[in-house]
Amino acid sequence: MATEGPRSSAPAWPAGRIAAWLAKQVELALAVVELSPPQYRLLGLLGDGDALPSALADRLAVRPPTVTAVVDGLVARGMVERHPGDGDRRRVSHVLTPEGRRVLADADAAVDTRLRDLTDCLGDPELTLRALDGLALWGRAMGALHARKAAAR
Amino acid sequence: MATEGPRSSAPAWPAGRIAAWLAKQVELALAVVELSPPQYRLLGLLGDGDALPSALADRLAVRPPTVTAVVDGLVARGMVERHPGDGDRRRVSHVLTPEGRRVLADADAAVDTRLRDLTDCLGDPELTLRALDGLALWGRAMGALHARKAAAR
DNA sequence: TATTGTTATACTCTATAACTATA
DNA sequence: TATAGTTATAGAGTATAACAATA
Repeated sequence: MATEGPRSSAPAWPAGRIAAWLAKQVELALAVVELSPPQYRLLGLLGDGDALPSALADRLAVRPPTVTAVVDGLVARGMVERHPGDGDRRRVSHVLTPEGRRVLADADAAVDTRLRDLTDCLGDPELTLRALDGLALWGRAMGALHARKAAAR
Repeated sequence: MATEGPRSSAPAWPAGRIAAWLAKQVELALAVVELSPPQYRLLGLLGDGDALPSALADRLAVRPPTVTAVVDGLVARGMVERHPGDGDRRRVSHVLTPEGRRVLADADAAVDTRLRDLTDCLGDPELTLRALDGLALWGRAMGALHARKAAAR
């Protein structure tokens, strides 16, 4: 790899358009496992342990009623269960069912596969690695942003 | 840059979850200019010259009625105009108005700004460059995929 | 008869506003 | 009175099926 060379060819499109297009690719991959992006994001958070609607709304960057609506759909499909909170009885806890965990894993695999197929279009394993490395860095940025917001609280 | 070093730290999340989260960030940035991701994708294609609904549906990976619905909204807001096709009178041509071109530019800027803010969370210009380089590569993959599909036709 | 695009209809995600239950 | 979550309602994006107009 030429460390001093240009990072990549001229950016034919603004970063936003690329990200918006990538979002559609994810959506198409999720359709294969019959999951919408909001459902996938919610299952992912539950898989990581979050549970309270207010926390979910904050992490998902949506309003509380939206959490209710998305959870309704997942409950109806047996992927999530609502449980009454222990202490404060206004609160509701959400848990992933085994079915929900299975679908989440299927979704991860489906999207990963599609993204691999896309990087294969680059026709160069070196470029594939750089694309995946870049995506992982966006994940790190996500983690850093979350940590920063948690600290500000 | 250490060319032999690990590409990045351990991928805490599957690639799909990162991409899905990134999609939400784009959505939030677009909300500032009161545009939805589908509207942004459509404006972007029109800015690049596409015009026929059938071609738009193909490029956007949606069904024809969806194109009609999204264009309806953009026409109502004065960003796009429909014109009768020249030869085949079943066809309809779409053009970006000056207002549409302005909003598209605003959207590009808004998303770019937000993405920059995110990479700044990485706290290292080197990592920021690698993240943006990676995103540009996904754009190249998009171009390669499109070219492949066009060739298969 | 085949094709292009739209209309009709339904479902999900999203929001704001109003409501219920609890604290 | 304040807070957690849901219900009510509305608008956008999406799909399938049916339709109109044109070829």
